[in-house]
Order: sequence, then C-alpha cells, then structure tokens
Amino acid sequence: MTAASPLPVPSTQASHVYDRLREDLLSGRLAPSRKLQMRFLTETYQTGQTPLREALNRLTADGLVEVREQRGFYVKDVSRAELAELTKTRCWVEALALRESMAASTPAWEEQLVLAQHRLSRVPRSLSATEFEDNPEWERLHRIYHRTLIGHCGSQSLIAFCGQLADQLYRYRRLSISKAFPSRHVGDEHAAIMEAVLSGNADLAVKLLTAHYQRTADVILQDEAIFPELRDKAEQT
Amino acid sequence: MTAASPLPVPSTQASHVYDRLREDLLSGRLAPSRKLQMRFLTETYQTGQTPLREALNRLTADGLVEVREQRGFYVKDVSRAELAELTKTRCWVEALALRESMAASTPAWEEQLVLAQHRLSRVPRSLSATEFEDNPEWERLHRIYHRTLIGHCGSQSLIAFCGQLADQLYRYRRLSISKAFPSRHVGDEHAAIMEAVLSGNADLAVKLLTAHYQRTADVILQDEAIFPELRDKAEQT
DNA sequence: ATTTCAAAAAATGTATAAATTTATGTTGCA
DNA sequence: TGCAACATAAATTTATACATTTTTTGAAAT
Repeated sequence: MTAASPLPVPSTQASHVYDRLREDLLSGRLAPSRKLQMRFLTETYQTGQTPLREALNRLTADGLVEVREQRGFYVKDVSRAELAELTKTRCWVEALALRESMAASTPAWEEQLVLAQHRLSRVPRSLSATEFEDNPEWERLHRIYHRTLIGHCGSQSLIAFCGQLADQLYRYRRLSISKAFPSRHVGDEHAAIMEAVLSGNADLAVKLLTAHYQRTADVILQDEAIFPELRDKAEQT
Repeated sequence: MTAASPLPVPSTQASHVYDRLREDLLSGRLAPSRKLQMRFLTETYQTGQTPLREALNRLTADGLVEVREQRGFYVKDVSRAELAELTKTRCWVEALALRESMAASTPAWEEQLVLAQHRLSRVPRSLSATEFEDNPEWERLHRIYHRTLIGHCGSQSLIAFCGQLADQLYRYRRLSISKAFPSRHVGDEHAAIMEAVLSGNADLAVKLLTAHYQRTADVILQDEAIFPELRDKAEQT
C-alpha cells in the first residue's frame, strides 16, 4: 500500500548508530551479556557519547540492551527460560492479534497477505545451496509476512509489541547456529497458515502459527552452541 | 511477597528527572502536544541536558513523549481515537493475562489478590468528601490491585506491556475532570472481579474486567474538557 | 501573494569536568 | 602465615559547558 518512505531520511547520528548497533546486537556480533563500554563504542562506531547514549536508551526499550544504574550498559543476556517465556508470550499475543485481524478481514488485507506470502516463497532461505547462509532479503520478506498476518488487528500498540517480541526472538535465532532449520519446510508452513486465514478458519490458523513459533523455539532450546549448560548436563548423565 | 526495594536508591539525576517528568506528564501539568524545549526543561528541573535527554528517551519508550527527529520532544498528544484504541488493546491483553493467571492459579496468588482488594477498599477514592480530589494512596493501591490480577500469568514482558497501557490510560483519566467517577461504585466492581476470580469463573471475570475499563473510557470519551471537538460538534447540531 | 534570503532559535554533537564504582595494595588481626 | 578490612588509585559512568548543524521565523523582493 505505502511505498518506501520518500522522506529525506532522518540523518541524525543517533539514528545511524542505533541502526548499526541494533544490527550488531541482532546478529550476535555483540555477544550476550557483554559490557558496552563508552570507550569501546565511541571508537568502534566513530561517534560521540550523546548519540550513543540515545541509541542505547532506545535499544534498552527494545529489550536488546540492559542498563544498570551507574555501572553502564550491557548486551541483554540470553537464557533458556527467557526464550521459553518470550515464545509463550508471542504465541499468546499473536494468536490474539491474528484472530482480531481475521475478524476485521477485508479483501484488501487478504490480498496483502497473498502477496507477502508469494514474495517470500520466491526467495531462497539460504544464500548458499550447500551450507546455510542467512539471506537478508528472505529475512526482510519473512518479517513483512508475519507483520501482515497481525497487521489488520486495529491496534498500533499491539502490533508494536509483537514487533518487539519478534526482534528479541530473532536474536535467538541468529545466535543459534542450528543448521536444522533448512530441513524444516518453513515455506509450506507459511503457505498453510495463509490458507487457513483465507478460508476463515481462525482456530486452525492460530494453531498452525503457534506451532510454527514453538517448533523454532524447541530447536534453539536444544542448541548447545548458545546454551552451554546443555553440554554440561549431558556429561553429568 | 517482595517488600519495598532495599537497594540504596538509584540516585542518578536521570532517574530523578525521569520520575518528576513522568509525574508531571501523567498529572497533565505538562499539557498534551506541548513542546518540551531544552531551555525550559533545564530551568524547570534544574539539571543538565544529558540526564534530561535520557529521561525523555525513556518516556518516549513509555509512550508519554513523542520525539520528532531534529525538531525536539513533545508531550504525546491525546485523541478520542487513541483512547479508544488503547482501551480496546488493554481489554484484549489483560483478558488474556487474567485468563493465564487464573489458569496457573495458586493459593498464594489468590491471597495476594484478596489482600490487594481489601487494602484498596479501605482507602477513600477522594481526599475531599464534598468535591473530588485525587487520592495518591488510592491510586497506588488501585495500581497494585490491577497489577495483581494479571501478575500471575507467567510473562514479564506481557505484564510490562499492560503496565505501559495502564500508564497511558491513566493520563487520560487525570486529564479528564469528569466528576462522574465518584458516582460509580468502582469499589463494588473491584470486589466483583475478585470474587469471579476466586470462584474460578474466568469468562465472568474477564467480562467484568473489560466492562470496568470500557465504562471508564466511555465517560472520558464524552468529556468536553479534554476533547473540545465534542463541544463544536454539539453546537453544529 | 509567493518566493528567497538572512537572522534567530533550538536541537544535535564534542570535549571536558565531576562523581561513582571497581580494582589494587597495604595494614592489622587471628 | 593467612585472611579480612580498610584506604588508596584507576577506570568508568554521569553531568556540564561549549561548539556545530539544522530548523524555524520574519522581512524584503520578485
């Protein structure tokens, strides 16, 4: 509906650093629980403290950074408990948003969804055929697809909240090096959810969507690369 | 369960300004859509720009302040549409959280709820008997009561989101000078919700809770003091 | 009436100073 | 000799003062 913003681009340094920091946090280049020292940040991102503080405060609100009074900023830590809780919450809230979107369904929205699903299906999940290599374009379209599913619920704040949960969980996905993903036919799952929505079967759509999220979480929860305690526990047994 | 924080108090200026600004925003002393100029803020709150920027950024995340790139901070504007949307969202999300809280019910939680309701019932809604005068202690206990209702759902992020919605809606209540409130026996409504929870009747509890929120919104939606367009429309008719 | 240009006001960013926390090393005591 | 407590020093966060850039405002000219 709306094209890419024709606005002259914000252009403030704070926004630039915010974008760069955010990318580095989501990708895992800035490791969980790492301390974010001003010294390091100013040198790395070549900017002053004011824009950095601004960016860090915004990221704190996004749940990607943690601030401890008078002892600095830290990359938000990860844990199996948090992953489970975030997933649970996302399932609850997106189920709600999806039902409301469907209850207020319009042809225009259904067409948006068809388009989003189609575009996503035409882009490869991985850049490399032999090994898994994150495809930014796929991630972008994936994001739009899920945003569209809940986007017709009629609540900006609810949509924004879902976006935050999505970001936080996206970081877990990126941190997890699990190559099991490609074996899942996520494309089929997206198509199935769309079909349930188009057929007006809310219960089924919600069931498929939550299963979709839960499966992803289950894989990551078993990843020793991100949760070393799993390895320790296995050795004890 | 946990008493007042025994921590040595944050004590950074940014936190102090944040608290003061927040109070002034919620109370309406800083009027909606007013521009928040640094000059004015530094003089009013007697502090530098760095702590102020920090506070303003946090308040932006709370939805009480709006930031427009390169043209400063503004008190978030109010509108009938936003009030309706916030209320709708709050009903949806708290219904969800309440159901989950009840599904995971424990004696300890039920006792917490009984206590919260009891304490709230023992404090007068208004400081003055003749005219309505906001009682901070009642507001505090009211907040705790509603927080308790949803507090056992098992999701910190969901609780935090409900808190944000509550704050934003609280500002509408404070902005509205409607004296119609005292005529409502809100105390009875709180007691009825609690009883429905204790009896395990989730559908009833949710119905009472959402009706509670909706009634409040309906009163404010008709308040000409906060929405002048109502007066204009009436004159046209 | 509209546009252009210049002056001002205000937001953003840098550099420096103050206050607080963390780390280090020494002294006193068991 | 080992350990704990205290005082000191280093590092880091927080805050202030100053400089730069952008936006807004207002007047003059087309």
